[in-house]
Amino acid sequence: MLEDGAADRGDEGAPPAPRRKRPSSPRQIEKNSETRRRIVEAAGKVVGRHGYAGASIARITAEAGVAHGAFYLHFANRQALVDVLLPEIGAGMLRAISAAVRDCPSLEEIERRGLTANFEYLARHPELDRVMNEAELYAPDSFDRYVGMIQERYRRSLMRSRDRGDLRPFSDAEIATVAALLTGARSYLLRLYAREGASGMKPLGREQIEIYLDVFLNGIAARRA
Amino acid sequence: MLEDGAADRGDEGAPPAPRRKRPSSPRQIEKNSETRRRIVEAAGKVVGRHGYAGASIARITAEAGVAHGAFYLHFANRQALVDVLLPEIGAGMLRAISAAVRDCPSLEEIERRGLTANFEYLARHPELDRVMNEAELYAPDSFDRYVGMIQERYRRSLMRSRDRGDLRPFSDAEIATVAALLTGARSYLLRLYAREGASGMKPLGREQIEIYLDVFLNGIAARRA
Amino acid sequence: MLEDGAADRGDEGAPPAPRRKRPSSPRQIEKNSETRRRIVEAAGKVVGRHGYAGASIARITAEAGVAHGAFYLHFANRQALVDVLLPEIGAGMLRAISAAVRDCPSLEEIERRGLTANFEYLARHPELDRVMNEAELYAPDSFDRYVGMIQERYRRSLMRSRDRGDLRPFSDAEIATVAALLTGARSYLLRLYAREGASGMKPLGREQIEIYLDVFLNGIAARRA
Amino acid sequence: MLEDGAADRGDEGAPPAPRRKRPSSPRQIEKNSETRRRIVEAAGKVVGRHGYAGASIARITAEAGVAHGAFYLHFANRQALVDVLLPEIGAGMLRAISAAVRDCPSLEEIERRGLTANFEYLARHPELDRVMNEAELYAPDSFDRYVGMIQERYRRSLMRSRDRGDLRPFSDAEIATVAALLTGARSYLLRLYAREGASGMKPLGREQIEIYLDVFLNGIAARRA
DNA sequence: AATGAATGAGACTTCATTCAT
DNA sequence: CATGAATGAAGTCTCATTCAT
Repeated sequence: MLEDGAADRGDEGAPPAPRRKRPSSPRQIEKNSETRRRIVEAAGKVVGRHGYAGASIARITAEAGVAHGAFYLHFANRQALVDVLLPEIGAGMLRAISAAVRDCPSLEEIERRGLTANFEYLARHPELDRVMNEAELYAPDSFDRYVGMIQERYRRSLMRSRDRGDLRPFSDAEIATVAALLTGARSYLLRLYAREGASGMKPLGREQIEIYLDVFLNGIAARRA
Repeated sequence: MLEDGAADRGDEGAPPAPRRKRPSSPRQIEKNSETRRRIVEAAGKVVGRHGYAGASIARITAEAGVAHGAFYLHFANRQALVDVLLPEIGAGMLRAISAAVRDCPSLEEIERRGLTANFEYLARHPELDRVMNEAELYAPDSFDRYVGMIQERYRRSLMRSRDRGDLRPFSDAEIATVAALLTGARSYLLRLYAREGASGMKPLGREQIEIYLDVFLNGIAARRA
Repeated sequence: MLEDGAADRGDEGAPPAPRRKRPSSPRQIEKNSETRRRIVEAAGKVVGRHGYAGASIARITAEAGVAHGAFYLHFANRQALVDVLLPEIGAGMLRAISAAVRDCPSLEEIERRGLTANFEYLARHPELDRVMNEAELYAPDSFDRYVGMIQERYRRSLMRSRDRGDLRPFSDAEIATVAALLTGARSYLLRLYAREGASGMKPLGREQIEIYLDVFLNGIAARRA
Repeated sequence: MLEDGAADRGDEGAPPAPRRKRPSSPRQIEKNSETRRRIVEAAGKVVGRHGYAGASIARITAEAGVAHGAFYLHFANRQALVDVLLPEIGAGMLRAISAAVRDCPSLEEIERRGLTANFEYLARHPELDRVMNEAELYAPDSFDRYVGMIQERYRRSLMRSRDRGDLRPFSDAEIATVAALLTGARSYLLRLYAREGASGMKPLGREQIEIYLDVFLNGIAARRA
């Protein structure tokens, strides 16, 4: 299969299949059925195991324990599921990180706890690494939105830190770039450690976290008198 | 041949074609013919346009202007080409960066020139971004080797800077992690630059480079008295 | 789909799906639908016309009047059909011969009626000759099983004849070899019959059957004095 | 590969390629060059190892140590080689058997020595079994001619035996059928034993030879009273 | 809503044959 | 005569999607 749609970025993009249904009612695809939930969950597992490329409708529906055809009662096509996978599967991680850093007093503590929470969530949901990572390729829009959200939260957190006096007095525009740098370095670190063990992720080394903090904090932290 | 201007961007000096005469093995192909070169080049373009997933043999050979079957005269199978794509397409970039930072006096200047050369090379070879990025998925071994090389060069460069006194006195082990952080942040920046508008960020400009330098230098540079 | 190994990262360890079991496994197909029957029947005809080598999936499904892809709903791959062809197509002939020789009083009559029934069945199902003959090459296991069955039936029949006093008092072991000799000579005769004019022999007639019986029953050596 | 041509017996038989060449001289394909000999010999080995279906021109020429294209200087096409393989490779066996039975005094001795010589030749030329066996499928004309020759020699030998008084007084027509029966039973026996060991053919059991002789010379019917 | 057989486009790969050198 | 790169038709198999039940 040529894996068009999402995979073809700068392409002529032949529209693959015309959508047409009775406009009356039953095409407003049920958003909350139990079956739909099972399909999404199964898709997460299958992508974790075989990647998006190996996540055929057949495999997903088999994993979900529903009929092959049932898929199309809940998603317009394969890409529709792919587009929804990262947001729905990844939402929990965002919540976990938010919870971990809530009411954190200092920038340093925010970074330390956030990174740790991030890593622990990935260790408990091994499929998420692959779902996130390959999403950049197979669901670029969702990926951008997801990463954008992470960066935006970061940005706001950094602004609060700045206003609290924990951060050097960057301008608002500069803070956006700083957030991007932090996000990049962090995702790189996470990727490094997520890959190592393949199955049983080994906990991110404490040393690496400290170096990360040291490098960034001593770079961006305000020098108190 | 379907070469469309973009191909002849006076880059690789195209040595005519060394005829290899040795009794070539029937399966483990390693030839160096002009046709092979055209296939690799075409594959780069096709991956740039359609991604690895959309880079079918048919598309690649059509782009290269050779018969479908000719492909298998030069590569044992599709994966063999995929494995070779990043090293062969990406070699030029490494050379360009090396050349740019050679004989650079200071850490700051190394970073600035290296990053700039990196940008400029990507701008001149737009397909490389996608070739590199998706290689992580489609040719993980090649990707690891390639990224490993980059990181290693980085590491050695940082050690020289340290010995020169430009860098804080990190231990050797710490420097490896610092190199990883820098590589991650940098590749993230580059990615943002290559994909216009992703995450709502403007294309990378001078400001972002300066912030990158500022953040890292003030974090890792030695504080001279 | 491209799905080429590289995309499956941490897989083979985890049990991906229910191992091949009875209950409607997704891959080990054993269905009994009307379509499956049509495919097998069509395959018989196509092999009769073009041989196994010329029996492409395309030809078979066209002959069966189903879509190309439908084939793989009923057989895991081409060889799975090939393996099943002789047993399924040839079962009828075995039944016909068995019926013909049932309750036959004498060895001579068994041989005569069995051979005749054999001929007649082949004449009514012209494709079977080729299906059987080429099976030795394209489905050796099925062929061995099929021929083994024939020989075994033969052996048992000969033993009954011996016990009845119609046969010379061969040992059990000798009877196995005798069964092989008879099977060989017989299949050779049939082959000659099925292929008009091969080796310049006329189609098998009553005379040849009688000579076959005569030679085997009485031997060829002259009885001296 | 669909391997049509020879494999399609009762088919529409599209003539695959018109032969036309400068009628002057150089198309009278050289029949005696050293290269040609090497190709035929290599083809025998390759067929022995991989069967006709696996005997690609590439493999054959590689085994022969000549260029791929050289093949077509000696054979009009693949089928032309296939057609020539059995006669050229199998000629030696016919000679060996003839020599073994020459000047044999009795029918019994002829059969015994012939069968033994036959078997021994096959044991020394392991590829011949497959070349002969698959020839029925891939070069039916050559196969018929070859088997016809064997049968014809047999027929003449049997007639001499008859005239010598060793054989029952069959008519000439009957003797042809007897020759066919003997050939069939014999080839079946040989096949049985050629297959068993795969590599190191175990010598045809003396017992089997004796039973073969006994059955044919004396028949299988009990002699009443 | 659910089922699962059917469809058919499209992917990879092989190989007999040709042809410029 | 020899060489071996190039050609392109044909084959097997996969899978997103549809549809009758």
